Amino acid sequence: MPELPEVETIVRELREQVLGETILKVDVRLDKIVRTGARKLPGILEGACIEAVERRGKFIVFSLSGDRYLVVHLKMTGQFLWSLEPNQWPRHVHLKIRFSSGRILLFRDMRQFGRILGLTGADYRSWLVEENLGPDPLELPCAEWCRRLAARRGRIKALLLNQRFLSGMGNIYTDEALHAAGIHPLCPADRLSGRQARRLHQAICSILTEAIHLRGSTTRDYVGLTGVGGEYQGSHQVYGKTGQNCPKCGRPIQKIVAAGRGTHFCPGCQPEP
DNA sequence: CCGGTCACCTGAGTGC
DNA sequence: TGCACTCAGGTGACCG
Repeated sequence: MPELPEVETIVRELREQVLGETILKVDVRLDKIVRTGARKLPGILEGACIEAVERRGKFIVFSLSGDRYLVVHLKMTGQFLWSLEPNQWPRHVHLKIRFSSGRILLFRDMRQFGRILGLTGADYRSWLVEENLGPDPLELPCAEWCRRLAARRGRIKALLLNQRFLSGMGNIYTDEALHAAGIHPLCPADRLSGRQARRLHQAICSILTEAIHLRGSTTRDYVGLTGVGGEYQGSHQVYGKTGQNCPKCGRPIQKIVAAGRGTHFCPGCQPEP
């Protein structure tokens, strides 16, 4: 479910609540979600103190004392929540972490696509190298963005979704950014003019910033740590608006498949490449 | 390097 | 009501 703004929101909420907590007990209820081995996870995490929580693209990274790391990818439907009353848990809770304060953090994931890794320092650093994540869009200077873009021949939508090119963008914000910049999703990256490339950079940054401000988009099941959804869906111009009139030019929003994903765009504002 | 398809899962919505 | 079918915020493997 979550893209950069939703993951950023969750990370900020986690940071407020779990920094300084010591992990006492880890209980894995669905082994396959732990990519580094469900059996080994408690040994890596238990006894460690949470020193930092950060976002790397769409990954959540908990840095723990003793050079240990808990890495989580929420994929489509992963979420964190605080334990409710005992025996009142929702369905699909796959991991339970009990802290020294007595609170219990749950990881829940209806579709079971989410992934969890427990790593010691050397393994964490080699994992980072393997992932080879592209730059975070909010930390990428426009000039470097333009250089990276001009070196690619793929279609712009696929490129924006490629986490090794740029980390954090997903289907919603890609469609919104391309619409704001007036660029067709199938346009080859190296055919964008300098002006288009700069407009796209600006659109991505402003849309992501505003979406973070509104705690992300809730269209189905996304909720933050407190169970509250985001508000940015009210600002969507094209995503999920098939057939509705474009707010900019009035023509009906079209939906096609690009990069294997449902793709929304305005044929008036985003002309064929 | 690039694009397309499928696989991984559960559940909501739609249409008959 | 029920059933079949499509689609969903992500990504990785595999193939041409």
